[in-house]
Amino acid sequence: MVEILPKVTDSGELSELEVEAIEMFINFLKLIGLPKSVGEIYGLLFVSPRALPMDEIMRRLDISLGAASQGLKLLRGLGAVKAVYSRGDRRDHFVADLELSKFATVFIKEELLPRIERARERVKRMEELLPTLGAAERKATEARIERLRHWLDKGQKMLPWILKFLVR
Amino acid sequence: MVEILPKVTDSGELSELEVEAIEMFINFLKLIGLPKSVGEIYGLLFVSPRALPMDEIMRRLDISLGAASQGLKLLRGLGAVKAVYSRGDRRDHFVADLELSKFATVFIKEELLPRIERARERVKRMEELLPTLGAAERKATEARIERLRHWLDKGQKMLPWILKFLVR
DNA sequence: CCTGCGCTTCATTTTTTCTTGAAATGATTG
DNA sequence: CAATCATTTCAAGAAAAAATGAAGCGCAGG
Repeated sequence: MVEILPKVTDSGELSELEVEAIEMFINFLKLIGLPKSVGEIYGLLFVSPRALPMDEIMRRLDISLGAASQGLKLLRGLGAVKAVYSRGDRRDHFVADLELSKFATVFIKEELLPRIERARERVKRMEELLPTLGAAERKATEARIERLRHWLDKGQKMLPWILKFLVR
Repeated sequence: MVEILPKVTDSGELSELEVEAIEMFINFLKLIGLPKSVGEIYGLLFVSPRALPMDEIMRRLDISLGAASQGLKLLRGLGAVKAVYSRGDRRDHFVADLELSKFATVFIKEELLPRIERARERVKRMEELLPTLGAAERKATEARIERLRHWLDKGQKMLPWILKFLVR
């Protein structure tokens, strides 16, 4: 069993092209609250023409075992990365799902919508509390709460439309 | 030596209504990368029927001088808060601008659009680098970069529309 | 002018978030 | 099944972000 495994194009360095992709995804994913290591992993996989095993990801990006494992787990959870079978290799190999809309979609569904829902409850509670205010204060505050509700409505109307646009 | 803990000088309680508003804004503003103290300040001002001076904001929220000053500065910068003159009082007084769309607008204009612009440059650079790849790799990578560009286009087309919707 | 107030700034501390690496788990294979 | 390899998990450490509070600036009012 002395079969030499296909020597992978230098398993240490990153090409300039890869660096561009990685930095780009670090920036975008940071925007939706994902740590740098996750952006790195996705960026590398995005430009990689072949599936990469975790240990190669670690080596190329110079990140720890834990970061690689957790990052891949998270990305799999988002549906942004999937594991593919690699015949004759015990290791999982990972490929990026190229459907970038997933990030936006997940963000909207898991971050934005729940917050809007929670905010609605708060607005309701605030309205219940209005009678505890003096008459003058009440009037002013009532108007503000009304505006808040109006805004939540607007947001909630808008989001399904955005989702549709994204997926299309 | 058992010592009585310093009695917290609750020199300004928050009403339940205020707490609801504050927590709500902490949550939303965190989403666009603003620190907790900024959410607190805006939340308090949003439900306050009168303009508040900085020292009162500090006391009510129990935050430091620095946090209050910096938070107000930031919010003023976003156009989410403005200082109003208060006759016979040396202190500035602050009111919330109720136009909530400002947060989304600023976020899109100052975070999203610049990143998209920067990403375009990277895509361009990546295309310049394509010839450094072997033929097989090049073909696969080319397709991915194309998809990236397609996505940036989609995003950039969508955002002005969202802005219009928000402002309306 | 001087004084004291309101505010800003920023070095330091605190808190939060991310990363690391070693130990535990699971899974394949000889 | 033993042995090894791949992966997950998690406690501890490192890094990043936010909050603190004291120093200092500018200015209104005496």
